Order: sequence, then structure tokens, then C-alpha cells
Amino acid sequence: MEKRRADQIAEQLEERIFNGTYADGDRLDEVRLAEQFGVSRTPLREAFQRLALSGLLELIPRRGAFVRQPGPVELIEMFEVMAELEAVCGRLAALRISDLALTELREANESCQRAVEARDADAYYFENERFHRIIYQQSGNSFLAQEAAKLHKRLQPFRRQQLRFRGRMGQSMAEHEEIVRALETGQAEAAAKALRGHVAVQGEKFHQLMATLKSAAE
Amino acid sequence: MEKRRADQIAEQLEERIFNGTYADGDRLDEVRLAEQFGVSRTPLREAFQRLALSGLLELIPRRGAFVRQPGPVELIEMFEVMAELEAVCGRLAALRISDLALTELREANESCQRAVEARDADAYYFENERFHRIIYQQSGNSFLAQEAAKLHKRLQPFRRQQLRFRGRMGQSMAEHEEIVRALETGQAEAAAKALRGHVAVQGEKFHQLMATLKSAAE
DNA sequence: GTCAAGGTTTTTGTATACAAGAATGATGCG
DNA sequence: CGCATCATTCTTGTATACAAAAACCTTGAC
Repeated sequence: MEKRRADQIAEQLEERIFNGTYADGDRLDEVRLAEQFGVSRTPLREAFQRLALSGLLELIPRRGAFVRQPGPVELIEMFEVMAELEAVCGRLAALRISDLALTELREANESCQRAVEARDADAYYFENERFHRIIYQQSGNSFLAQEAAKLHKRLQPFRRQQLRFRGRMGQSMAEHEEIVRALETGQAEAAAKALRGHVAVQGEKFHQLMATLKSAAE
Repeated sequence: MEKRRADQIAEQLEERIFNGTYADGDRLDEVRLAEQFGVSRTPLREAFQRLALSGLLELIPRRGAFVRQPGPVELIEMFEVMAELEAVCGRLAALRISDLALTELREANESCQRAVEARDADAYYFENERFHRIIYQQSGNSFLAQEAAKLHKRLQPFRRQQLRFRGRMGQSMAEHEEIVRALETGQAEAAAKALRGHVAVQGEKFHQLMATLKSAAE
């Protein structure tokens, strides 16, 4: 399926919003972006529509498109939902996961471990996503898996910041181990609880998240 | 905030997809719809973008926009996710709900009861939505509330069909009572369980849902 | 009669043109 | 000197025009 120009633009704009090129409240100028991308305003506006639906832009009629970065409160809320979605995926996956997927899960986890030892944040980030994505899919509910993956992607830039904090990677690995054990033995509630705790933002992590926000706002 | 033409069109198309005017796989003709709505293709295409993002349309490049009604499997999956979202809302709301909201909840429930007695399906449908929406909001997590409301809306036409079945309204009312009791007494897990059960599709209800799908396909 | 190849016709995707509303700045009045 | 009002300019929203790709139809060969 070949892509439209508008799709590519949407992806690039999304990337810029995620990586902080645009700050919260920035107005995106149609004509300036259009000539920057070398297209007319039409495909650009289509891209705007998309990003607005994903919550990345706010389209105010007759005013323009404004970047909408989640604030502290919304971010906490999103992490809370993510924790619950992961918990549900885990609970279902504990009953439904295949042996093949379990093998892949352990493999992804080992890759994570190697990334931690090599202090390779990018590799950890990548393998961690694989780890979680397997659990989403093994929930046996592809709609759930899709929704979980969507939110995961949106929270990724913030998660990434969190991993910089000392000791977080190691702790995260221990949690992964616990999750794998619960899934291996089919303990649904244990898997749910482990995943919820793994993702949830609380206590010390909350302060880390606040720090993340400050650095992202600069 | 006044609306754009494109917004109104998106709403109307959404309505048509929900109420079954368009069947799964139907291709929406841009020019025909444009003259039908009395607009050009531009706002229509913007509306398409939206509906595609909500999963109601599939936009195949260079081919067109195709209506995408959820099939049996996807529908079951969506109900499963809805049940879990409601459960989470209930669990959080049990701890966070305000007295005012509890009063409103009881009020909505009484209106439901009256609708059942009057055999007024439309009224029941409306008050039931109010009942659930209060719980979403009282989760204290507006992101969660928003997501729950979004999915609720998407599933509404199917839920509506289900209520036609004999005895379902009465059973649903009993479940509402149980939910209210759990929320009143702050029993988080009980509220979660009651709401999950209330929404989940299982056993007999599954067959009803299948019947719904058949009638919707006609 | 069937199938394939090429051309014709639709239909989508993008660019441009135009219209209407919002922002901005200048000017006049208090 | 400050503020309000009006005109100008800019920006968005929509319509139209054009280009490219897909669907189709016809025609010809086997």
C-alpha cells in the first residue's frame, strides 16, 4: 500500500511534536509548512486532521492548528490508563499466551538485559517495546492490542526520559522477570498486578516525570 | 465554537454509518456525496479523514473510502475492552466519587427504572448513557473518561439492539443497583467486578449479539 | 466465444483560486 | 495620552481546476 503525500507529512509532523521541535501552544502555519514540505496546503490540512484526532493538535475553527503537548495532569492520567490497559493485556495473556510467544518474550527480555549491560538506551528502548507489544498481542484481543500500542507509542517519548534516571533500568528488568514468571505459570492476577505496577506512575517516579516535563518544556 | 461544514458532514456520515444506512464494504462516492450535501469535495474529504481515524472508514489510497463496520470478532473484542474500561472507571470511582455525583447517579438510575416501566427504550437508552457517563467522570481521570465515552458511543448502536431482548432491561437494572451499592460503600473491587459483568458479552448475550449483527447486515 | 490489450472514462490526489472571518495596525476622538 | 473604531492584511475554509492512477469498455485476435 503506497502512501499519500499527506500521510508522510502527518508522520513527520508527529515526529516533530514527539521530539519536542514544537512546544505546547505553538501554532502551525499552513503556508509556511506547505512550502517547507514542497506541497500545497491541501495535503497539509489533511495531515492536520489526523494529528488532531490523535490529540496531538487542536484545530480551532478559523484560528488554526495548535500543538497540544500533554500537561502534567494529563500525562499522569494517560500513564494510569496505560497501566490498566497493560494489566488487562497481562491478565488475558496469562491465559491465552502461546509457547512460541513465551519464547519470544524471554528472548526480548534477554535482549533488554544485554542492552542494560551495554548501557545502550536506544537498544533497551527498542527491545522494551517489543516485549510489551508481544504481551498486547497475546491478549488475544487485537482491538485491545491496537489501543494499547497506540497509547504506548504516544507515551514513548516520556518513558524514554524516565529511563535516564539511575537504577530505573535495573529495576525495570526485575519487573520484567516477574511479569514473565506470571505469564509462564498462567497466573492471571499476578501478571495483571505486575504489569500495572511496572507502568504506573507513583511516588518517586512522579517527581521524575515532573523533571521530564520541565526539560521537555525548554 | 462554531462548526465547520466539514464537521457537520463528518457527524452526519457517522450517524449514517451507525444507523446502518451504509453497509460494511460500501464505497462512499465523493462527488455524489458532495452534491448531496451541497459542498465541494474538499470538506468531504476532510470528513473522510476523521471517520477513518475513528475506524469507521477505511481509506485505501487511489481507491476510495470504504465503510468498515465491525465484524463479530471485532465487536466481541470491543465489548471486552469496554468491560475492562468500565471496570477501571468503577474501581477508581468507588474511591473518588463525590456525594453530589452519587445523588445524580441514583437519580439517573431512577429515571432508567421509570423508562423500563414505561417500556420507553429511547428514554432508557438516554438515561443509561447518563448513568455510565457519571461513572466515567467520577473516575477522576478525564483522559480515561474520554476514552471510555468514545468507545461507549461507538458501541451504542449495538447495545441498543441488545436491549430489545426480553428481560434484558430488568436484568440490567438489577446490575445498576449493584453497581450503585458498591460505589456508595466505596468497595472498589466489587464495583469493578459489577461493571465488568454488566458490560461483558458472554454466553447467551453472545448469541443475541450475533442476531443483532445479522439484522444489521440486512 | 473467450480472453487479452489498448484506449477511454472515472475517480482520486494535489494545486490553485477565491471568499469570508480574524488579527493587526492606523487614525480619530475623548 | 489612551482608547475605540474602522480599514487593511493575513489566514483559514471552500470551491474549482488539473494531473495521475485505477476502473471500464471496446475491439481484435485466437
